[in-house]
Amino acid sequence: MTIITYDYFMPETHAAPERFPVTVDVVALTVRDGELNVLLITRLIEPFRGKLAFPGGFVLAGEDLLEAAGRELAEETGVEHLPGHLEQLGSYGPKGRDPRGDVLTVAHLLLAPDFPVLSAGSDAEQAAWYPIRDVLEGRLELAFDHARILDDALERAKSKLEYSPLGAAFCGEEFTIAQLRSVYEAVWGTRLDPRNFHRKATGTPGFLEDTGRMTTGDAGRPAALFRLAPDARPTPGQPTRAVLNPPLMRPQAVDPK
Amino acid sequence: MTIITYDYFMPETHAAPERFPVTVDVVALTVRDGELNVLLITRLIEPFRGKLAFPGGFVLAGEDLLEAAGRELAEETGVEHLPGHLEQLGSYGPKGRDPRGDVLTVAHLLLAPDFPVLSAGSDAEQAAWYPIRDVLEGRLELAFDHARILDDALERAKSKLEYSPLGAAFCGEEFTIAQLRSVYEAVWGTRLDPRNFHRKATGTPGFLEDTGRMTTGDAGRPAALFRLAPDARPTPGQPTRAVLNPPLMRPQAVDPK
DNA sequence: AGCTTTATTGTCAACATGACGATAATTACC
DNA sequence: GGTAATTATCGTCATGTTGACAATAAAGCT
Repeated sequence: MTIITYDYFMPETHAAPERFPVTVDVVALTVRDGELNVLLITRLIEPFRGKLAFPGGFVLAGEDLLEAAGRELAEETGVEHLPGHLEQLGSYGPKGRDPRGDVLTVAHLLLAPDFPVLSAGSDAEQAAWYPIRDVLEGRLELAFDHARILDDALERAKSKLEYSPLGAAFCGEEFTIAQLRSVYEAVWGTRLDPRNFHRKATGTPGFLEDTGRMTTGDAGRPAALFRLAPDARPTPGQPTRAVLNPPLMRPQAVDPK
Repeated sequence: MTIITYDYFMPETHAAPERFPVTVDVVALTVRDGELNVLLITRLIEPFRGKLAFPGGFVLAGEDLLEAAGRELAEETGVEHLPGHLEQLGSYGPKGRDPRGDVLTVAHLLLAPDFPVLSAGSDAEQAAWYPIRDVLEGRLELAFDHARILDDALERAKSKLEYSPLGAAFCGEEFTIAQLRSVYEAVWGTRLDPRNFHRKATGTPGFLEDTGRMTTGDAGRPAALFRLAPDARPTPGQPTRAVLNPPLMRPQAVDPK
């Protein structure tokens, strides 16, 4: 049996290595009025003209993936400094994603507090927030394989909330327990018991930090303002290590005997 | 303010989209003699000649990523049908990974039972299993950014065991609870209490299925043989949905009132 | 002042977990 | 062949966590 070994740039390789156009796409999620929303642009050109798509574009020479994703998002929203947490989601392709040819795309996930996107002129691809529900229930159609990527993004977001402190990435710097809870409710599509949620959120070591400040002006009793504890703060791009998980099967040390 | 929008293949874009060589790498993990091992090839050419690297190679035209990863792994190990579970890990680059130029690589993770790799002639890049410990403790050096990728792979593998039934991917079709436990111990680098592990593994609904068969010939009392329950079986390539997790904060429905 | 609203604390039963004792069913050894 | 060693499996118990829900606190509203 012959073993064929390919190697980067190896002259012996049968042909020059294939090169692919590489794009980054960003699935930006936020919670508005208790509903999960996603940032989409309206395509002005074919293919999928008039359909909605994630902000994104080509990776440029000398750029890394996360860098490119941040740049594209900033460009297409007109927002200079992105709030929230950006991380890589996964890569798709290159086969059969684009009618014009093979394109590899590296999808990213942004979990962010609600931020306003710039209203561009009518000749630009307008970015705007759309309720996820409208996409899932078929009232809005996405271009390319973006519906599938959105599914993966939602799955990722849901499990992030389960095992990491990243729910707080949807909130601003300071937030109340109720605001945090509404994030969980929106992402999971469930209602949570406010009392048990409060107990768990405040009772998890290394998760929240009381700022000492309170809300004022809202209806009802004022709420304490919290922020993420230093250890729980995400490093942008880094897969966040879960801080607060009672996992399935825990590394449970035992006397070596 | 001007908004610059890039678009795939858009003629108005400043220049033709950059194209990158795209490779797939496979971090193949297995457990041998209670120790976590990784499959590596010895590089025969520069750069990093003599250093160890993951099996991998270029994505070919018309191929999807997972497909390419499986093909490369099969070619470089001489193994026709790969056992275990293969999934995408993440993408790295393209900047500064290879002294010869920008290369994007999509790393994959294989969790597999121990399988023999083909011994090739001395002119081929020989694939072999190496104890992870030797890499982590610096006795073996990896090429490119593979040390960093290995770190990410280990992190992923560890959390897969916590939240998914994928520990069983390291075992064969049928296995004993003790074999499964030794997987957890090897990946996590801890000892687990056999009695509590047994209780948890057999007591988790939708995880294991008793085959009715037993081991024979080994020392000690014969053990019951289990296999993964149908629902827990991974779909290759798909991020496995956790079946057995007591998560941090669980979607806990509450009367809508 | 009293009602409404939201936040927060507390209680309790059911369940899960970690530590570890006891027993069962084999092979290994003399 | 009997006893020891080995491994698997079941059981117990104290402690911790969870889900359900009552009660209290502190604001705004009328």
